[in-house]
Amino acid sequence: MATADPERPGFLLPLLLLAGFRTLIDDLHAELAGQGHPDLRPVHGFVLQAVGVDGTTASELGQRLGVSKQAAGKTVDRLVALGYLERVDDPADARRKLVRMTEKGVDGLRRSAVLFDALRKRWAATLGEERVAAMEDDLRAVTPPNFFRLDVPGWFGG
Amino acid sequence: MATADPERPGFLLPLLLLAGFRTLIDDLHAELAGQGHPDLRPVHGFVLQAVGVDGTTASELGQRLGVSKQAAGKTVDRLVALGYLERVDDPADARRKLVRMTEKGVDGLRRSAVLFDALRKRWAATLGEERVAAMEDDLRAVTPPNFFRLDVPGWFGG
DNA sequence: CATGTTCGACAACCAGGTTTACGATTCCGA
DNA sequence: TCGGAATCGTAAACCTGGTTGTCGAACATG
Repeated sequence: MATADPERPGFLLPLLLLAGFRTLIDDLHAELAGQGHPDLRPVHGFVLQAVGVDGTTASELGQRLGVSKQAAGKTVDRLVALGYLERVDDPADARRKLVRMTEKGVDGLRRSAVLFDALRKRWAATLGEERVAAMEDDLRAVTPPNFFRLDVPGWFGG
Repeated sequence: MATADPERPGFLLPLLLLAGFRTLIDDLHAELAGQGHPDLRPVHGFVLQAVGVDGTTASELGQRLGVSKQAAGKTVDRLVALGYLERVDDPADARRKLVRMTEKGVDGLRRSAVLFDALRKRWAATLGEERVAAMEDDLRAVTPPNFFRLDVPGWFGG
């Protein structure tokens, strides 16, 4: 029950946010490993999500994820080695190399979307749908709108 | 406003949890850097918190943080180099080396506690105290109780 | 006293991030 | 049109934080 206690210390909130996040992510990847994707790490789901169905470039990916283009490029390297992404030359610009999901990448992203949805339903079964929805609304209200570059195309696109 | 929408996709929740956490942590360290602690990284606060006022050992610290004793030892090395922690021999057991906070470490931890509290009040001013308290209650309800080893002494002790 | 366990340390390695640099390509304005 | 500026991908060097494996020193116990 929510009690308005002014004595609640502030450090509980970040700790619980991190614990909630990691609980969700760890549960997801435990199930994902049993569905043919044992190599998918937590960060990879966000990367695949940011690549999107239309593909992107390493520089643009870095902007979406809020990291340097070099860091994005190295993560793309690993996901290419794992078979989740592929690089193709851009016929319109010889400097650019399009990063696209492979079939395996699409499969992994689709499965994680299904699992995330199931995990959210589990939270909703415990807390009630209204409480989960309220938590999402509240978190959205206190999060900078451009945090994960949710405004740029690619996120959840498709 | 919280609307009970069964069509809300599950992947929004982890993204918002992570964004909320990072928003809080980034805000904290931006202010902490201006108060004489520019070298404190996000993970350091949790380590100092886990060391506690009574001190601990590298092995025990690893258990509290859920990482290997080697990883805990390396992090202690860095915090010793930064002046936040110190190692002293345990007179009762020549194998053990007690890890204790220095004055600088106590100062950093005290300041972050004050800042976290202020940040929580900022959230409460935006959302209302009841909503923040409800979020904490809900997150606690869906988080494994031993996640950060909150049960062991050291966390928030003192 | 011999054996097993624990502690701290070291080495090697991996993932993910940074800054700096650079060649190749494209864009754009004088 | 052409030359400088900007962009793209890549590489190198480095840092942080994590892993596993090993090992000597120091306890604990039969």
